[in-house]
Amino acid sequence: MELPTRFEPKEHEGPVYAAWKASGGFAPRAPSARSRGTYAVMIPPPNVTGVLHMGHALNNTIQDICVRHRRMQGFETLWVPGTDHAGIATQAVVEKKLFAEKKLRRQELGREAFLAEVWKWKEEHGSKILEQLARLGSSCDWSRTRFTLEDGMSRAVRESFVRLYEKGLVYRGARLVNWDCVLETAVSDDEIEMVERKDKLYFIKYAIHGQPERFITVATTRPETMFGDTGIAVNGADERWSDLVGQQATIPFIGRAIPILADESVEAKFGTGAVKITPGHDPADYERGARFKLPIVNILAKNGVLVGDCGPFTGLPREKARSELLKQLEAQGLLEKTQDLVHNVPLSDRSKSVIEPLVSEQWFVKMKPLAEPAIAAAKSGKLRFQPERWQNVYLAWLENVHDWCISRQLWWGHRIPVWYDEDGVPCASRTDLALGSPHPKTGKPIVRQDEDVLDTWASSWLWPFATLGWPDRTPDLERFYPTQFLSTARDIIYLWVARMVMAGYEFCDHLALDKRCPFEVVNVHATVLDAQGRRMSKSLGNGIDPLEMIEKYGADAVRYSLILLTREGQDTKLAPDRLEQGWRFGNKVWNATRFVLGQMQGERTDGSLASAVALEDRWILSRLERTRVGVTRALEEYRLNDAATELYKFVWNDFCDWYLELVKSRLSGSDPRSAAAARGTLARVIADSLALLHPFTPYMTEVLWGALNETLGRKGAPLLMNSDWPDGQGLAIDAGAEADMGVIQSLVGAVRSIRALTMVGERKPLVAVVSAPREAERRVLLEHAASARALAFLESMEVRERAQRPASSAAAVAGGLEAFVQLGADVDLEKLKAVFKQRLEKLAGALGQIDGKLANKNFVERADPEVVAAERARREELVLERELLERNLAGL
RNA sequence: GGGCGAUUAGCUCAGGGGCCAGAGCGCCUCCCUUACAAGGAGGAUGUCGGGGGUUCGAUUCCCUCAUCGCCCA
Repeated sequence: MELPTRFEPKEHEGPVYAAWKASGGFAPRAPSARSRGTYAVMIPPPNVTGVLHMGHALNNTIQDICVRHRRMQGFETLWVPGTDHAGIATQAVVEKKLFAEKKLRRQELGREAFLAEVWKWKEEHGSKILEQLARLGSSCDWSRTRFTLEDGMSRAVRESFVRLYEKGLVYRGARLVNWDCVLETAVSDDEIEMVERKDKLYFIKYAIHGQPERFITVATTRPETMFGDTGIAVNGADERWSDLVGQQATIPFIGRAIPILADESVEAKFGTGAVKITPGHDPADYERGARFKLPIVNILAKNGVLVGDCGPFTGLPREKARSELLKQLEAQGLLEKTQDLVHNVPLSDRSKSVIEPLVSEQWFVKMKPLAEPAIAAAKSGKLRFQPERWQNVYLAWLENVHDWCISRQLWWGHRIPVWYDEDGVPCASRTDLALGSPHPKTGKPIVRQDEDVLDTWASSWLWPFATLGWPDRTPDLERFYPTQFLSTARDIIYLWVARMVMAGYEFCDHLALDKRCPFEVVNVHATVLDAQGRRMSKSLGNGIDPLEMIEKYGADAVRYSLILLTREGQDTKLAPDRLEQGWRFGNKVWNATRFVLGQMQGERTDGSLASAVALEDRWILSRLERTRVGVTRALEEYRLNDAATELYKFVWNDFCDWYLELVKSRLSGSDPRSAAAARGTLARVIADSLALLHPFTPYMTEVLWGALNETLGRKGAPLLMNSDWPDGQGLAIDAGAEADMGVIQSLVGAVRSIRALTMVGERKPLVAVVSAPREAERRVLLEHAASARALAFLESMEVRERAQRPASSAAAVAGGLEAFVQLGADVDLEKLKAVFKQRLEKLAGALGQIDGKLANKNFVERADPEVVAAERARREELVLERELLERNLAGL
């Protein structure tokens, strides 16, 4: 099979992916005697409205590498894909579209018709991101694709809700919640973002009741909430205000009287030392108000408009109300002053509008009891984070967890399975209760279902087992739960990961407690930043589109580059051109294989290593074995970057730079046995390398694997994806071969250095005399003279125990070897000398260090004897090298 | 305020109690050698952020400071 000189990803990616899919390899293989067990991974379901970004690309590359590796190792692997319904985001997208196209608001359409529109949108656009994941090469089992709002998941959600309800772990009540005035829904604590803002602190005078000339000045950043004030607090020890404690102040414009209270928690240093208490619109004030049993006054409608008794400002939106209020306060002399202030403002993740704390009736999950087993799981090591430090973040959240507000005032989502009778008595039910049917407890007719839907996370926290069929005890659930590996971004450690662990312990009660943790290892991957180190974001427009990169470089290059660039969990700055590294590497592998296959045309090998006795054969096989062991271990320990780096070095530096070059003369030489041995070795090294690389660069290795099999005449060989991970059969680490090869490499390096420094030309045949005073090195050079000659382009090479530098020759020193290369008389040796001088300087420094150590009694007596011996040996080496360098420098 | 991370070559990053401190990109010199010019050969470049400490020995471990970033309150 003839391969073109370059790999064209676009030509191959589609067909190769189709072949994988057709092979059935994405689905878990059937259990068998050879099986090493199951290996299951649940994809973090991307948002249905999402498009693939670099974070997804990295995360899914990581998962795919792990899954492909385990699959080749013989595990029954399952990678479940899917999407989440992203309540707020999806509803917003469709609302926007409806308005743009038909000028329709959802309220005008009605709930059912609107939901039909959202489903239509989902059917049309909802699989986009999954298709993008496939382009990356993800080997998910698409037949098991799940969606958090589909029937099966919905049943799981309802089951989980009813169970919690029955256990009293879910409750309804009026509480201060985070209110999004734009989307008009409550959001949980974890869906708000604190953003630092430059703002103003306003100092506002409240008149003291009954003392016309007296005022108390409070400092606030949110003056418009004053109409909800139900008290003013000062520190009791603060002399400025102590005489006012117990008195009443009146709210400007509306004149409502509120008490002035002493509260130790007030910081006298902040503002004027007096703060307003607005329990209905501030979490700290909510607590404070509760302590003093102050009433709660709500002054905000769901859309952020001021309502109730807000004087002339009633009916104004909150921003407008603030500016108008300030104007009028100033006019009346009640605005004492303003001050610049930098503080954190809560913004809604979704709408980016300022969150208003607001008391409203919502459903909550009691988190403390659920958190306990999740905390224990991490502490006992049942659940492992990688890198470990993320465990602290997980624990910190769980140990300080607040009840979770799970109701949302939206339409797109799981409708809360609660029905009310005419008295408003609720009933949670696994099956729908018909209107008019009797309430199971009260017997009175059911009059309505709860209008709200559940937070999206209230479905995705069930993901690891609901995707497998829970609450039914399906074969998949029995077989694959708990899963082995979860890879995710750090920003959803508590939003999602912690909740999944809680849910696993709470809901998988068909299993013993120690079998419920949903995964063994949680990998928290790197954040991909832009070249300046900023987060990639839509608003900054600094994102790098992975699909564009796949277009340009191919999926393999994107995958391999990302892994080479990201050390586990360490953020990485990415510029588009950095993806070239993986692309270059792919080209190298492609062409190396192309060369090997070219050698096999008509000269097939059986791939046998029986005759592979040449030094370079033994050496490359030893290096291959080391690499195989190292890469396998690194992958098993989820050190993907180490594995990728080790493969890079092996393929490029060992195989391409040395082995291929060494073997060329044998392949075209006159000894057919030697050529056959070379071909056998090449076939083996290439086959194993492709297999080891496959998880990283699946497309290209699959194509090359096919070409290799065709060349070798192996019809019907399985796809590489479904082949076995290299087992090292027939390979061994050969320290002797590695050491001997090192001698050849340093001699070749020495001669090449002379050539470059004296500008004598790379391929001009030269005559060399090598002085090798040590027997071991001399033996290697004598035995393998041909190899050294070939790579150094030497016409002849004479090896002696001691040799004098022949006239008009240059010298190179490599360890204990001296190589004298005969040159013409007019060659410029200045550069050579300069290098000698520099090396001598460095040697002097190194020797100084070593001598210092060896002269130190404490070192000799207390350091590990092996270290001392090694230092002595190194000293000898350096002394010898210095001697040779000095002698040659003087002689040149 | 608390926690975490980073600080190593011009850039992006590895490394790790003793290997003259490494890679990729960039730079300099040379080479279109039939696997690959998306390549090859050779070369230059570092007070390993500052200051203390532990140790025979610190770039590596500990403390502290500085700068930058992230998270939590």
